Amino acid sequence: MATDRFAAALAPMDLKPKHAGLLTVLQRGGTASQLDVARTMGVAPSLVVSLADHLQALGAVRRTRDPADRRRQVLELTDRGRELLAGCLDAARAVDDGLTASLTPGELSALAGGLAVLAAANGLPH
Amino acid sequence: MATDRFAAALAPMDLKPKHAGLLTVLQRGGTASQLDVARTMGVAPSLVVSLADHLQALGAVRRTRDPADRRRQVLELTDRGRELLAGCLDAARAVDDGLTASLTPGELSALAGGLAVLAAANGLPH
DNA sequence: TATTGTTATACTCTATAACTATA
DNA sequence: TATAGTTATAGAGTATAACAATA
Repeated sequence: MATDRFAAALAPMDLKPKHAGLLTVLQRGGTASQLDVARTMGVAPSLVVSLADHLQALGAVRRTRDPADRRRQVLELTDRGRELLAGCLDAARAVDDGLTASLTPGELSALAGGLAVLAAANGLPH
Repeated sequence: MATDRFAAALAPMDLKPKHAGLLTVLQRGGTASQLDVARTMGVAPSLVVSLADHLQALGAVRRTRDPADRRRQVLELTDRGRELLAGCLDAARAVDDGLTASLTPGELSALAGGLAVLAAANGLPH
């Protein structure tokens, strides 16, 4: 349910959840080659190609050949990419808020705490 | 991650998560027409056909024409279906236990409590 | 020869649409 | 004419395999 609602909230920006994931990786890592991104996201390199194609078409990322190793396409967020990422975060917060509206503040922080422990213990970013 | 691990744990029984879902619906409801099951599971009726085909081939469900309305195929768990469902529950518990091994008992019960509230508030079985 | 990125292809999951039998 | 089930088809999402450029 969370993923479906998140996807629906991103659609007006012409983005899908995986695009938001790629933007997040770039924000955290500064720049990264496409293969780095694929490893970080746990997806096939060929998928990063199409995600990056789309984000580049939207003006959200810059693709630059690494002069030191011309096989590498280095990805970097643009200002527009940072704007879109902010929109993704807003969408995520709205979905979370809607989904958890039934929880008391105490239940919510206990849930968030438990999930953070799970993420850390299972090697996920948190 | 949970879904992937659950699917892997079911594979030796020649089942997928949706099959476990269908078996669970039948256990809870006793018997049900395929259309009932589709509505309960929130999937297309055509998907229930293939799920039921597979479960019937495994001997897990019985399909009987409703004599009162011969359009309806009534689904019912067999003994073998109950055995397989028990195996699914074992698999689910094993995945859950592995995934949450890093939580203290207090964190675990707080997490479970929070998720139960979420499920109830969002119309999911719990 | 190995690696990065790309393209072509295929597979999984599931829905929609068309069809059959029954009501 | 409407409904339950079935079959045929299509679409989304993503992986694998083949290929090109560079190392």
